[in-house]
Amino acid sequence: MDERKWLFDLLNADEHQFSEKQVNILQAAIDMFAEKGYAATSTSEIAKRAGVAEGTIFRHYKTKKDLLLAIVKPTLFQSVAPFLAKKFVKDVFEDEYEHYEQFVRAVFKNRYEFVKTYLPAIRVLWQEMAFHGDIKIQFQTIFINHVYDKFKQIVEHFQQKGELAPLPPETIIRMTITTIAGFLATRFLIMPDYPWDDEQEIERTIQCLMNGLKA
Amino acid sequence: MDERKWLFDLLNADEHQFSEKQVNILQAAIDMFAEKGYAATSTSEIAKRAGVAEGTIFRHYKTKKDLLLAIVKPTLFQSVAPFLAKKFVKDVFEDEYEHYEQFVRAVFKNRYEFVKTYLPAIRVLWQEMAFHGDIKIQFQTIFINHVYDKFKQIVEHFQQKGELAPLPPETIIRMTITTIAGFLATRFLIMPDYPWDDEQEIERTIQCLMNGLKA
DNA sequence: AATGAAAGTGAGTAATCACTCACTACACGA
DNA sequence: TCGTGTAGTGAGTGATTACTCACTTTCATT
Repeated sequence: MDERKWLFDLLNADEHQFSEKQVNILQAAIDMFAEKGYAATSTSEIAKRAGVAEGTIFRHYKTKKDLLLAIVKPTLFQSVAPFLAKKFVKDVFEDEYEHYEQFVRAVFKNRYEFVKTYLPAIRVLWQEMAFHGDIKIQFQTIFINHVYDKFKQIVEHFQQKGELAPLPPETIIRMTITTIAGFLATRFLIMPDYPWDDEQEIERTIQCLMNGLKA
Repeated sequence: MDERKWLFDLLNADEHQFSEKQVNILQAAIDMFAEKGYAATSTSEIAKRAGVAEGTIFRHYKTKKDLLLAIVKPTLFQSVAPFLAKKFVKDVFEDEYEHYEQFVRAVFKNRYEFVKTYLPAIRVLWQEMAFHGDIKIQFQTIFINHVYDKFKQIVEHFQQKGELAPLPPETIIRMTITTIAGFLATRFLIMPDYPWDDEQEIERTIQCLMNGLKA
């Protein structure tokens, strides 16, 4: 059961106690939702894979959708975790990062490890966001309240230092995020079997981005 | 029925004749698959929305999956349509495009119009590719056979002209595609309600990309 | 008008769906 | 040792599923 430490991290397992069977259910649900999708996965299949009676699922989760949300919500928060940390912006302004490039590199490597570790849960989040309006709204709310404002401050900080082009901050934020997310999506979703040299490709990607954004 | 011309274009309706009821079925299926997903949409719902008996669907499509493929396959080909055109690479080599930037701008605007026009069908393709291995393999096959090789020739052409950085062509291709796809995904999927100035934002995006890739 | 093929129909079917409920197993404090 | 609460069970339920089939309608060709 050691390989499941990541699940406890993801679920913030300190606050809520999970029995072993409950962990089995969540693990099975994540794997099957990621493979076949939420709608195409039946609760009886989840129960079978988890080694549990079907009724046990509904003891812990009122509905199948509840089970989905128990997976999606913590994944959503972990997706933007760096920006939720209080000291994050302070680090930038107190010259923890001297250049935007260092900041981008830190975020990039951090999110690379995150995607690598939690890939199945992230698949579920992104796939089901397309079908469930409530999940999409939650994502947009979190992004606007916790990511966008802080990101904007950081970008404007480096623009004032004359490091970044005088583009609208929205454009710089979008270019930065789609460049990082584009690599991660290509690397882990679209072409996971390609013989990647991750270190080098990340470095090349950052160089392209910085050349594109510099003043 | 005039607004449906795009459906005929998408389906290559010259080769196969479609009755009106059959077009209704495809239209309803595209819309509902895009909204709720393939697995969460029942054939009885499709029939109701199309104003058709449920049996009529199965007269034309042996299974529900067949109906999905009838939507997905032509969309897949249209997605990479520019690269399927024979004269496409020739245009580049015969100085139809003097600079890589002009080539990128042409592809960008072309795909922008494509996504804008066929958005629901494209949603279906991308959403269901995650769940159906056969669709994903078809996509990868088409990309490798018809897009990658031509794209690589074009990139190497402009590298020899000293216009593009001496990066691996794979990296330049990936950066170009994820930059374009990243904008289109943000524009049409993630934040369709944001007050976009498309012309200007496309131009900014191209400038960032070109600065990032230039020698 | 007769014919035949294709298009369209809708009641019917077995399987599967999410979910319920009466029940058992077991831990723990009194 | 008893009572109580929580975790777990699995047969059962009505609704819904993809799909079938015997049938009717439409329509071009003779």
